[in-house]
Amino acid sequence: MEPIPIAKKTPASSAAPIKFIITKTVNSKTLSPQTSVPPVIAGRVLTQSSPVIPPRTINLSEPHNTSIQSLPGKKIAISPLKTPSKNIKPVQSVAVGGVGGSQFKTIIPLATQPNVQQIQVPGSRFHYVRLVTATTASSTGQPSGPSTSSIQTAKPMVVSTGAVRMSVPIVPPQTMKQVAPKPLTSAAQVVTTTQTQQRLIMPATPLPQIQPNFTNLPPGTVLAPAPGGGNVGYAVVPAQYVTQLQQSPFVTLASSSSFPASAGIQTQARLPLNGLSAAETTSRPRKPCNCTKSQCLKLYCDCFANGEFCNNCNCNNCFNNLEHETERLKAIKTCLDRNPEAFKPKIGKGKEGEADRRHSKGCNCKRSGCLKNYCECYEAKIMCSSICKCIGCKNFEESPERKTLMHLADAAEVRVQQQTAAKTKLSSQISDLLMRTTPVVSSGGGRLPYTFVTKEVLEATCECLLEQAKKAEQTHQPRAEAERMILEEFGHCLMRIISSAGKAKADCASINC
DNA sequence: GAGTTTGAAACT
DNA sequence: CAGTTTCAAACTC
Repeated sequence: MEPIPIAKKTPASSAAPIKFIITKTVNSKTLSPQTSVPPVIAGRVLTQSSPVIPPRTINLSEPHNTSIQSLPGKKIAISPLKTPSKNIKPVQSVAVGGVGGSQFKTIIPLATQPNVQQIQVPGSRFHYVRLVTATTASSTGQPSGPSTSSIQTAKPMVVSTGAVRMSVPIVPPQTMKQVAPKPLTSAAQVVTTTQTQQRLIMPATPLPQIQPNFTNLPPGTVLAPAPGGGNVGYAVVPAQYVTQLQQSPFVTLASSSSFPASAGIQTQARLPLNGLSAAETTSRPRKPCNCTKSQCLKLYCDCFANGEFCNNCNCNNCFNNLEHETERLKAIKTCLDRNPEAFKPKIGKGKEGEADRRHSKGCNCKRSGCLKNYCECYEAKIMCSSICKCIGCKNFEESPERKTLMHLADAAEVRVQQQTAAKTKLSSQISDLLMRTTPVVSSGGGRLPYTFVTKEVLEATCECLLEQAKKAEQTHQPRAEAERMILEEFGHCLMRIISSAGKAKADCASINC
């Protein structure tokens, strides 16, 4: 189709260039393509950090800079990427956006049912969506499909996080509330017109794939279906919402059998987050907060600032959870009123070098020399830049203090690696020893009886090791030397055990026991 | 673990 | 916008 300019184009936000698409087809039979559902996308755009932009609905029948593609199957994955075709997958998963400097938006197809509610699963850093069957899908006066009423009962979805599968309840529509697992802009509240429920809905029919110029649409934009063009709309979602899905290992949101036609929602992206590689983010789960006075509803709280619910935190009087949704939304709005970019990653790319990362606002350190984790630049392992207003900054490339710190850090890292390797080796040797001492006496083999590693032997060994530690301490040996002494003693102990076992075996053989 | 320091966020 | 206060994390002892 010939590209058509979008009439209501607004400048794109500076959202992070991390995008991917989650799509899910649910109950595609419930609506016929001819059903003329009003272009009301009664869902809430999942957004975390988009600037305050008035919510808008764009009718796809309007002139657009769009290209329509047809894809087989019922799944939709639209990714406004540099190479979109490579990321459109007619499978039930995810289209992973590329990483680059351009502004990408994540498009989540919207239809009229079922409802989707954001949820956060305890123990997970993911934000999931909860599919809610809509018994009021025809509240706009449109005839409901024959199967609309057939899905009356809320059914759980199975959430799989790696090897663990959790059941996520799907609440009945009457209990459905808006949930904001990610901070929302005011623009994120998609305007509902005639429908009472706000719903973010997955495509319900095998529809033409629409590939508008999403990159230029502001977060919060809702693309409503054109009349006769099917019952699907699209919501533009800032990348930050999606990035949270990437912070944990591979996860599958698989629907239960109650949604036979539905697809799983999967995240399998490994994309940078906040300047860190995905590997870094996945390997370092967020630290629990310890907020006491902010109710975790201010940016002091890292969880809140990251757009996450508190989970396994040590906070007191926490309101950053589903139970305090209203307060949380209000707090989000307050933060965004104060700073529309409050929830955007602070570490972005610098203007000059593509590889350069820098703090979006710069730090204001006065006493730390920007060489302690008080400094947000240093904490993010980046140099201070010209936009920093720090005093006495030592966090620059040529800084000798910084180099010294880096060397120390490197040395410490090497040390840790060495210790880890030593432990691994020791563990391997112990395993090997135990393997060799498995009870095979009766078979006449050469192995030693493991019964020689008795509790008493273990205790004696520990005493020897402790004694060695004391000795090292008394002689003020450096830690490395102390460790060496202890390990050496451990080796001696092992040798004695082996030797004793060997003798015992020989004795045993001599008396035919 | 308690107390101190620090700088971002919030407030005035 | 600048100065001050609040807050929670980082750090020190």
